[in-house]
Amino acid sequence: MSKPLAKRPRNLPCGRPAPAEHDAPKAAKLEEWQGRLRAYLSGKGLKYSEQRWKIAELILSTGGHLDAQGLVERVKKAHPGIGAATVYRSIKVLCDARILKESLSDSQRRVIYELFDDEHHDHIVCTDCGAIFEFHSEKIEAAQNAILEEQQFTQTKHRHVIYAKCAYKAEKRPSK
Amino acid sequence: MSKPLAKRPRNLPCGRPAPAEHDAPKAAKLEEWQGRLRAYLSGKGLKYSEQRWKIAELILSTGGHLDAQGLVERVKKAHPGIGAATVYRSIKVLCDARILKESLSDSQRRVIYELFDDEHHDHIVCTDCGAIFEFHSEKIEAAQNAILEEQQFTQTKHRHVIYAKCAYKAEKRPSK
DNA sequence: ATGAATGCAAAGGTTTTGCACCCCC
DNA sequence: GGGGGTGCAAAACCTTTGCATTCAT
Repeated sequence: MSKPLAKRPRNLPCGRPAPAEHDAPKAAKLEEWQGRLRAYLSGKGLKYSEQRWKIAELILSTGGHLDAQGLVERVKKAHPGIGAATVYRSIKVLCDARILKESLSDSQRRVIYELFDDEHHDHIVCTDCGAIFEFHSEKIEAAQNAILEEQQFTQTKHRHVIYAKCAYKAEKRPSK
Repeated sequence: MSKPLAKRPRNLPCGRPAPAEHDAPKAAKLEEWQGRLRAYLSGKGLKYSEQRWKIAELILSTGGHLDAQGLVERVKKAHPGIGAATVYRSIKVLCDARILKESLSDSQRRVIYELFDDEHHDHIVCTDCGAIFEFHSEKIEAAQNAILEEQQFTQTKHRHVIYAKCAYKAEKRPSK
């Protein structure tokens, strides 16, 4: 019915604000992504740059699920030379290059970006710890399509986010 | 399967940025809402004010589906004396009073508010004209719940937005 | 009267933009 | 060499906050 959720972050005391690291970055995959970036850029008459790749690499290494601001901070930490403006500009390029994609709005009302992958999935966000899980349901997709067809809409995309509490109960939220 | 969509805005040349007016404000209903507001306020030891009601009235008259900024602008136009801060503060009060509710993030990444109603529904946003339609599908709700149960999540709420083009084809988008 | 609400303006936070300089193709 | 890219700082935006004043109860 639904494909298994992404692995839950282990050892995550429910209460941490920004978990949801995916699998480790496969070194092999990295070249593939870099190739994709280079191809996109040259195809568009744009230029490859160290910065763009470093930013992409950082995103890839976290597995996605970052907001722009979070990315700016990580970049600043890892590569102090790179400015915030470049990060914002790169996000757009990486989205166009289909390396990143806009994903969901978190409860803090920010857009979250994640790795582009061709498989579609939706999200469950834990309202206790902020962890982001993925789900996919053919049943839901089918029902959606039926509605759209019935109403003569042409779907372009959708965003389906469920806010829920995960079973591993929050012991206590950090007082803030 | 799905309840009929809200009526489509009539005479809407697909291409206008901010349509989605609901049904006309029923004069009768207005009093009911005002009553609800007064009840909520006095119940909380808060005070009724002209401004709060004027803002609520404006929202009611549009049928919802407004973002904060849009509301500020409308208020400024209709009641130049009311400041933006008051609008923002009122939005919170009106949400607490269950007159308004936070609804969906539009493509411009802002939170949209709509009238509070007890029936749950989700949204279809036309990517051509920006019109917002509503839908509800028991099938989807059921599938959602099944997934959550299977994965031991406790749902709190969800946000399901489909971006699509409505059948009434855009003749032409305003050039910018 | 008295605590709450308002308006204004200032502060905050995030994202975009202008511009001089730099670098990839 | 040239057009795109980058960094920095300023500008834009949206939202929140502080404070003196006004208002509802």
